[in-house]
Amino acid sequence: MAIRLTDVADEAGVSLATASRVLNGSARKPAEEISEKVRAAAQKLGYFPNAQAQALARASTKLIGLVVHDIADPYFSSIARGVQKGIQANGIQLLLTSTGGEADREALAVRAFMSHRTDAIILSGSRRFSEDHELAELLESYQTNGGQVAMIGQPFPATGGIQLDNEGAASELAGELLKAGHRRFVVLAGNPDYMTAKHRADGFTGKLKRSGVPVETALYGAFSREGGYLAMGDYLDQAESQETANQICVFCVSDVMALGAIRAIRERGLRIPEDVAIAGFDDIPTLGDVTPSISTARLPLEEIGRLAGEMVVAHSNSKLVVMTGTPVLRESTER
Amino acid sequence: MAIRLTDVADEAGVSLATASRVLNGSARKPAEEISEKVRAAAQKLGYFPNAQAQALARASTKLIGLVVHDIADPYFSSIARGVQKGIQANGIQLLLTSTGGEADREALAVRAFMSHRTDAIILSGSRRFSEDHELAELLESYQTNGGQVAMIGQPFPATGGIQLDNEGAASELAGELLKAGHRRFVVLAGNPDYMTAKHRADGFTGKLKRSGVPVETALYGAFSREGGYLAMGDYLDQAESQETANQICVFCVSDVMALGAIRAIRERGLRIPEDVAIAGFDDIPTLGDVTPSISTARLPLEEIGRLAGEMVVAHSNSKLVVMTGTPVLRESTER
DNA sequence: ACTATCGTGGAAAGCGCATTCCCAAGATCT
DNA sequence: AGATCTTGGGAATGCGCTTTCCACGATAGT
Repeated sequence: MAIRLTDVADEAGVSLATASRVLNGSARKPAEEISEKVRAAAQKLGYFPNAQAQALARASTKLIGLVVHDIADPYFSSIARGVQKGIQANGIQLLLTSTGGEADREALAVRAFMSHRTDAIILSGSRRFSEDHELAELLESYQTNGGQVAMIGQPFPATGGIQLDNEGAASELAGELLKAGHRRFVVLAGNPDYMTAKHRADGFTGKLKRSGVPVETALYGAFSREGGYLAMGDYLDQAESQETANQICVFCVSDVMALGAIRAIRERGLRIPEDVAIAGFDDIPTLGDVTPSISTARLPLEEIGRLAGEMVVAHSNSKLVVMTGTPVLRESTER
Repeated sequence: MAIRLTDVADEAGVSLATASRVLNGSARKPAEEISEKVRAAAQKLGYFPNAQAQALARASTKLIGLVVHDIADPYFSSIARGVQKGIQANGIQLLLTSTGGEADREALAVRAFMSHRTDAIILSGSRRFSEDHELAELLESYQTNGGQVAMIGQPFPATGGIQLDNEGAASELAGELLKAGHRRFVVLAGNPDYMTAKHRADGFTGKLKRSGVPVETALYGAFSREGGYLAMGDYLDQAESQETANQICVFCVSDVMALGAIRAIRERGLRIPEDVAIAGFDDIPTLGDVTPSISTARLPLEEIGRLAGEMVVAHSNSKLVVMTGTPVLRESTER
């Protein structure tokens, strides 16, 4: 069906070896005259190297795998964009899988990437406290076989990647909120089985406790927009009956949760920030489009993705970069 | 380095052929006793099939390529998510490339996919009126070689895919806006070299013209958030001096442009919809988080992606599905 | 009882390419 | 002028797997 290198060689009247040497950067450069003939033949025939065959003959596939929870989530799509930027230009292609955050699908994705012999795997999305054992094992065997691994969030000790200082950033954010005069805090803590969610909630509540202004309520739920919406709604409905939901400041462990929470708040006719103040975490691009502007702990998501991409192409495997977030207060927490 | 099928065969004391037959769905099923031995060996050794080698030996790579303009744009990430859903379960992997909307990078991406012998290519992102010739040629040769192609938006005559009735939906939206009582219209038409932008603008202005309420101003610019922001800003600055920007209804040819425009409007202290009404196109998920809610022409983006994914796995190549948008009026155009 | 048929496992031929040898011819040196 | 390098193209091997094609024993058919 497709044109093979053999066809090009025949057309040019040279051997397969020569054709290979001129068309794909080899150490040995055939004579210019011959090279030209080969290039002409390739051009004429519309030759495309078969990446599979090349991968088989060479060691590398020029493929890297990226696994995220949900590509439609701005958090992950920002990272994905960064990764693309980090690896592009090297002629590397990106294999993408969304797992929905399920541990078994994550392992499945890694397995698939291993099958495809991707040169590297970048894992985004939070680790869980429970049963990541299989994943760790897979990645370890992947690494011993020469694969590059970078995790974004809480890298395994053995893998390296980009560690996000969730706890620190959340703590700083709490400090800023205190300075701004807030005294009554509620935390939408998401799913505490996710390390990301837990660290952020802990960082926030820890700082407050140390400051003598403990969090009044911590609410758990899904680590998603829907989760934020439901948790916030439940709280408000219950608080309303007790007339307690006034002048509170709600910290959501992610911006998407905050977005959901905002919806719940608005549906109940409450104003932001007059009635309830709210802050998120991540600073996803979407925030630029909502009013009032939302306070958050800023993570340079695209930059993080780019860095991860660059790390794996540079083969700096077990390197660990710590990325810290910076609190940014905006209208949603003004008082 | 990695475990090969040969190793498994040796371990199990059978031939390579037999091992292959039991581990990878072959028509011929070896005896249960033997199969069990092979599976045990594979399990023990931690065998992973080499997808490259399989691809070379079989015809198919179980890879499909998706090209979008920008994966961080909610429009495209919604589609990407749909595509994933459409192809998952078949053990198919997604190769993703963002092109930034540049024609040459688009062709480059397709070329790369062809090199990787993806079983199918899905093109999202708008076609241009100028020079898509190279792309068309590439895709044609890809198809004659048995590749599946689905384009989302305005499929080439030869490729099939999902055609979006941009013109019709824009026209309907105009109708609804008229019914709602709007009489002064401005169109942020984006970049008219993009077919999508032009069709939407044309559909909108055409309907208005036929109704005897012609558009007052059409503004051009980048087909992006930034473009919407700048175009809207320029218009308002100029209109302000002429005291004409009152009670107008702005139609943006995409939601992201509308988001940009809204920012420009707000920065000038104008209210939506009291001072200026605004409508977009697409109904990206982000809209669920902005206030006031934004009127738009709804396109079922995820569904569209899913459909495209299913089309290519079903090998229904040159099939053409027309997808129509439905206008939905919300707070941003109330009067 | 003897041949025709079937079921099963193994040997071997590719799939398309990179690369290591190998060898011929020209360049360089003494 | 003869010996030693150097240069550059070609034949052949292997990457890991699928898939004919064969051989062989078991079963069935008359």
